[in-house]
Amino acid sequence: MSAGRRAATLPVRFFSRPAEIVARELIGTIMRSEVDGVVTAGRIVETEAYLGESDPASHGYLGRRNTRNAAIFGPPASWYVYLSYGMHWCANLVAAREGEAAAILIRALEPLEGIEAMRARRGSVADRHLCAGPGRLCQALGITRDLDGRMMDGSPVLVHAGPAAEPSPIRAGPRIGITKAADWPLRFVLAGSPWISRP
DNA sequence: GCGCCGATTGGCT
DNA sequence: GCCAATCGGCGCC
Repeated sequence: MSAGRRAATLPVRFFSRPAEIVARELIGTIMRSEVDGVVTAGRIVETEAYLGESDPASHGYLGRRNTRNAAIFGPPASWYVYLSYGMHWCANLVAAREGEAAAILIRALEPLEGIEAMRARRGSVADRHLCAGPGRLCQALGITRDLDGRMMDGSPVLVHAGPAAEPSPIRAGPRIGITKAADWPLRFVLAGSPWISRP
């Protein structure tokens, strides 16, 4: 029918695997938002895996549920969005199996589309900082609690495969900004990318 | 009910 | 490099 073809959203089975695998393979994929009629998109260059009830840093550690973290216990390929430090939204994709509390925090994007809209939402910051951090990218893409608990497919924010050739290597390192089990090598970055939140 | 802490960020020393 | 902003959850009185 139409000449244009939208890239296929990553399927549920992609997310139905261990969170550290999903976190690594999300590097290089494209995150696309359409909020208030505005399209913004970027390449995922930094992620962090949280492994579930047995991971002291997971919001679902020991299976403890509350109002804020309910969505992390949801099905794979659904969003878990929470308010950090009372100010910043942070977006995760739920992975593994429903009830496990495993999720991938999206930590940085390379801006690709809707950059003017990102600038308008972010205020006067250097382009380098438009999406360099979990709170920053949510602001740039217009992500708020509205996304929390929704299945990715059919929601305003989707992730789809990036360009076929991805020559740049992916590096793993310690997680950032946490105090418990921070040294677990569950942060993944696109090596050499200038768009990551921290070197 | 009260105080402390956190998967952060931006401004100031 | 240090620190305040700001709010929900949790431990404790």
